[in-house]
Amino acid sequence: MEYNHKEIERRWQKYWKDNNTYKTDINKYKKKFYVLDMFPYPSGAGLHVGHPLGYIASDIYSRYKRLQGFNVLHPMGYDAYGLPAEQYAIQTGQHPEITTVNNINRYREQLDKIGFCYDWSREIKTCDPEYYKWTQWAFIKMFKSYYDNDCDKAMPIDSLVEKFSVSGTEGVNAACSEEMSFTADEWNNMSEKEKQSVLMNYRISYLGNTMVNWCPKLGTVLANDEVSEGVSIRGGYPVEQKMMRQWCLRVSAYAQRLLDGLETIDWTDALKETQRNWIGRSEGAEMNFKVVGKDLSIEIFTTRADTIFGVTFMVLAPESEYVDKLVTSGQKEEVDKYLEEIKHKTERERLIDKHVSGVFSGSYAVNPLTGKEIPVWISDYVLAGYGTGAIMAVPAHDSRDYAFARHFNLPVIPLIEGCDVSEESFDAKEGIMINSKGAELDLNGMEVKDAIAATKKFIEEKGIGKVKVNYRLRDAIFSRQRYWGEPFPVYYKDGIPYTLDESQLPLRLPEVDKFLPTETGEPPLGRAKNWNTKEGYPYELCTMPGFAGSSAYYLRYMDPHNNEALVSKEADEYWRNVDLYIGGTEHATGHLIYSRFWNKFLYDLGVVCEEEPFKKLINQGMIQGRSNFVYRIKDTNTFVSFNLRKEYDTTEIHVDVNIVNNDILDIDKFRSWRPEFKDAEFILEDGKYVCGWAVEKMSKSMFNVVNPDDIVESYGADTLRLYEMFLGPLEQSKPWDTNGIDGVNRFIKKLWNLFYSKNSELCVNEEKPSAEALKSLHKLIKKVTWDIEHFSFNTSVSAFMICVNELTSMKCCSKEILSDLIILIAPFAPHIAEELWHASGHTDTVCDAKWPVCNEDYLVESTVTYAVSFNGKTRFSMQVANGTSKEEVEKLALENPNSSKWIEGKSPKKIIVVPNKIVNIVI
RNA sequence: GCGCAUGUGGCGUAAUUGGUAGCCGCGCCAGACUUAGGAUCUGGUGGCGUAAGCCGUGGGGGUUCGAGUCCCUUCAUGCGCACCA
Repeated sequence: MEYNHKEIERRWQKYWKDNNTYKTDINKYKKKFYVLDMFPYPSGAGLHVGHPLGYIASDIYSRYKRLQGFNVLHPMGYDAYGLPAEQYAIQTGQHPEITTVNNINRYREQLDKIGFCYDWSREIKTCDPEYYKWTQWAFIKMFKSYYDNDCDKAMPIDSLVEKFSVSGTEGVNAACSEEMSFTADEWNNMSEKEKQSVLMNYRISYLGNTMVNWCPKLGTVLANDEVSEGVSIRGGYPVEQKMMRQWCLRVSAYAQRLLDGLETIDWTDALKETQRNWIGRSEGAEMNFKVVGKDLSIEIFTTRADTIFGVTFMVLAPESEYVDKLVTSGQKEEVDKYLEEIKHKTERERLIDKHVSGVFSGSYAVNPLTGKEIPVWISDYVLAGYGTGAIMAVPAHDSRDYAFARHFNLPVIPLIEGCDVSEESFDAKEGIMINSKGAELDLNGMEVKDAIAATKKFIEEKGIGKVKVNYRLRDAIFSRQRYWGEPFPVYYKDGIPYTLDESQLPLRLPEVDKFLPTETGEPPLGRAKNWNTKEGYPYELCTMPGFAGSSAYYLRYMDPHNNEALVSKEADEYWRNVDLYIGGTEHATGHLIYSRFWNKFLYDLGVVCEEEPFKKLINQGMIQGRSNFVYRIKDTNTFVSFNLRKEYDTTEIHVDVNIVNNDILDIDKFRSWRPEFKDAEFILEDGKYVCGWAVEKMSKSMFNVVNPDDIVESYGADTLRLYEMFLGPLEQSKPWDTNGIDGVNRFIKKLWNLFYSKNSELCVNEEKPSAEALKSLHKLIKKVTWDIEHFSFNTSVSAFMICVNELTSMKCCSKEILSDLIILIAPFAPHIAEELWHASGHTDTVCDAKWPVCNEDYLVESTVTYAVSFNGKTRFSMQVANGTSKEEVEKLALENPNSSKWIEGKSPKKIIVVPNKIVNIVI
């Protein structure tokens, strides 16, 4: 029998489907293992060869765990809401649902060809009302909760209302947008509207006025992780800052828990570090500076409390609420001019424009330690969104303050012994303090870190300020002025937002005539007819952002058809959380933060039993494209081969990699590729046209997209799977290069030929395996088991090749050996494994086999290496039979021809046995 | 600027973690077979040298009997954060 990948793969894919081989159910007698891929956004371009990399890895791991007897949950679904489908809808008028369904079908077709062991009965789509019902449900739960800092968890908002009505804000320690203070009487006398507005300050999902990233081109608001360097990640359009009333999630309340949780999970240090940076914890102090002549003080945040004696001025962010209160009539005109200037700059322009700008407010504040009066300035180098939006400036020890002070000629007081601040500031947090003696506090002679502690202690005691931890992490902005997303389960009554009752979910996305904003500038849902409650109250017009649907999808897979709950107690307590999560690193500060937040919230509610959703996370590398080029001689239709191109004046042109093989151009295919090349002429080298190449992003415009379907068609899914793993370490980014695939394909054929002799007869027999064959097999068992546990799949493929070569050359046909070999290969190449498993007489499927265990006895080496050293220097190494006695080794060492060179008649004193291989003989 | 990775043949990589550097594959060279094919099989392939041998894991230094692996330093590349007080 010849190896026919098409027939084999078709047969087994059908078998698995017909027999529900990969359907998973709760089985209390088996240990669970949950393997998850980051579900894809089904784009119109379909899958390219880079997408399945992580899926193949997770598939191998799932199959391996299953063979080890675990009950493996391995589901797949689609992150179906998103901008591209909507943009396409705007351009073509086609409903995004149609586009999405088409794309999903295409993805499914492509995925099926690769032979994954997904339990498709658990498939979910985020745009499915039965799914987004639970996204809306979680939103309502957040609306009805507040974060209690004392219990350090989310609590029902009703219990906060209770506290307010009994004792006002007294004793309340809750996460909020702004600190509030009122008595029980004041609360009880508030109108419904006032009460609601107070509660909004505490809700975990809340409507708030925030500075948002507004993208005029996309007509929507974007989250911080959707913006990079002042432009939108999707589309690259400019983004500006705008004050808007938006739905937000109080992620910041969870900052410390999100940080602490990182210690308990098995992620890479790089990824944890990225999240730590994003959360951006900094310990410092808040301090109050009294304003001269006003009953007002400015609150600032600093991590350098020790530098208080060097404060020579203060700076407010232009958006700071202190600005209005502090600008004097004499300075008003100038300040307004400056604020106007700033307003017209986008964040991007602010970033690019590094030159120092600012304006004096006219007011002065008092340094609480020195009693000196210092001017208060306004400048855009201070950010409104961080800390309190106001700073104390210490030009001697902060480079930004320094630049500002030099520009406006403000004084600079050095505070650290021996530092030179004539040219630049001294920012390092080290050295001995000077110039830091006040009436009540003397820091002189202290180390910086002691001075920080001393100052903090002092200001707390004196009531000047308090120790405070600040986070960079901001609340997530949750509204999008878009059509293709989850509708908010919210309606407005007298302008106050209320959530729907849980029994009214899902609130379905309504139909609209166009997917554009309304003429009055409202979001597309403003076009929906009768978009209001039965009582006639209007619904919220914004929809939820992309990360809403992906924040708890891993929970839904546990119990995807449950109408009563997001996930049942039983399913949650069995599957608990994801044991292995594989996906790209691009979600580090988006999805992976939001999911952890969402999960912690549900944990606080008692809905889920694990605080962290993803125990272990592997980031697979990106597969880049490998582009090919041809070189056209300028103003001609003649193309010159790569190595001769320097002799001519040429233009480099991308050529479709699918008509190039091993960098050799298929000239006929090239001529028929595009009409303008029909009559192309070629200058060849050695009768071939050699193309140039480069590593670039895989994209249509570079003509370097390789479709997995084509690889499956010509080599088979098993070869594709093995080759993707063989390409290099999973975590590393690497270019796709189809050139090497023949080697892997040859291996598959060699494996086949181990079972079928040249005359196509099955040659598996019941003979007892030789010691040699057993050694080869058990070496492989040990290696592959170790490799899979360590996600080193590329080296496993090499190990398979070695073993198959060894077994081939010893003409091993023992069923005992070959059966174990198939089980080992099955996770990597499931189709051929299944085929050979059956061909060699097994009646069950290879998926239900048992992973073999290595017997170390077969691996004992016949020889051992000894290193012989003398006076601490290694002189030579030698090999002796395993089990040779110490005395024998000494004798052999002395008899070794090399020994005469250095021994000089001395005899060995002792032998040092080092673990593993090496024995040192000290003479 | 701060932080995190990574540097090994012509190329992708390996070295079970401090023990013979370059496994496996691509490519290349030679040979076999052949109804000449982009098929299959066998052997070779780090560099220099006729050879014995010498040199080799970005560079420099160190620890060690022994370093690709550990430490210091420096360079290069990639990624993340970035006027965060």
